[in-house]
Amino acid sequence: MYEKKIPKDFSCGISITFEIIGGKWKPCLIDSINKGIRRPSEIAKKHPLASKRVLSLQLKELEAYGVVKKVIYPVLPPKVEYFSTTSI
Amino acid sequence: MYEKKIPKDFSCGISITFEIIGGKWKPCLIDSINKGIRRPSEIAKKHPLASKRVLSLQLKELEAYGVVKKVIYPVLPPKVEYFSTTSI
DNA sequence: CAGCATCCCTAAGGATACTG
DNA sequence: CAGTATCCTTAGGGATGCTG
Repeated sequence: MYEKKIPKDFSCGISITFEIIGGKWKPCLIDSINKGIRRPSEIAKKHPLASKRVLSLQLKELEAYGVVKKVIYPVLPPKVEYFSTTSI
Repeated sequence: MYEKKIPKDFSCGISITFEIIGGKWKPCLIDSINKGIRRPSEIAKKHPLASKRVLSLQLKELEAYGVVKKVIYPVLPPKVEYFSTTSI
């Protein structure tokens, strides 16, 4: 039992917005990146309460939806930067 | 163990918006009420996949934050209507 | 009709350790 | 430094039945 998983309802536009930028840390991540905090270590420092793993996951979702762009520099130690795809 | 519950971060304004209108059905409820679907039974009919209990809970939260106003008519059988507090 | 009480499940999120 | 793997917790949400 309990096999029924009610699908999300996207009949209302706001729900789609929530799908894209909803999540415990996503709004804050968007905000931080917009303010020029680009590197994962800096982002983690700005959100000391969030675990690295979750920040990573949420950044990945933002990237998947095209909200942010991820730039990987082929250097050692690794360097990554996230950029907003939107100019405000 | 696992006593640590990381509190929600409201340092970013969007997070506050999510607190108010976030939730699986809240955006759709706001939309429906705005469109004139006011009575719980009608709302339930419009969202056949959602359970009465959850719709009730989410309406209560919307009411608590002042997003909708609840009007109870002292009649039998009971009659209730929800109104948007915002005119668009 | 509207709402609550009860019970229960799932998935988002959290802790930790490890890799290149 | 950045990311992944593993395991675990918890609160949001779902099913059902009862009340006035």
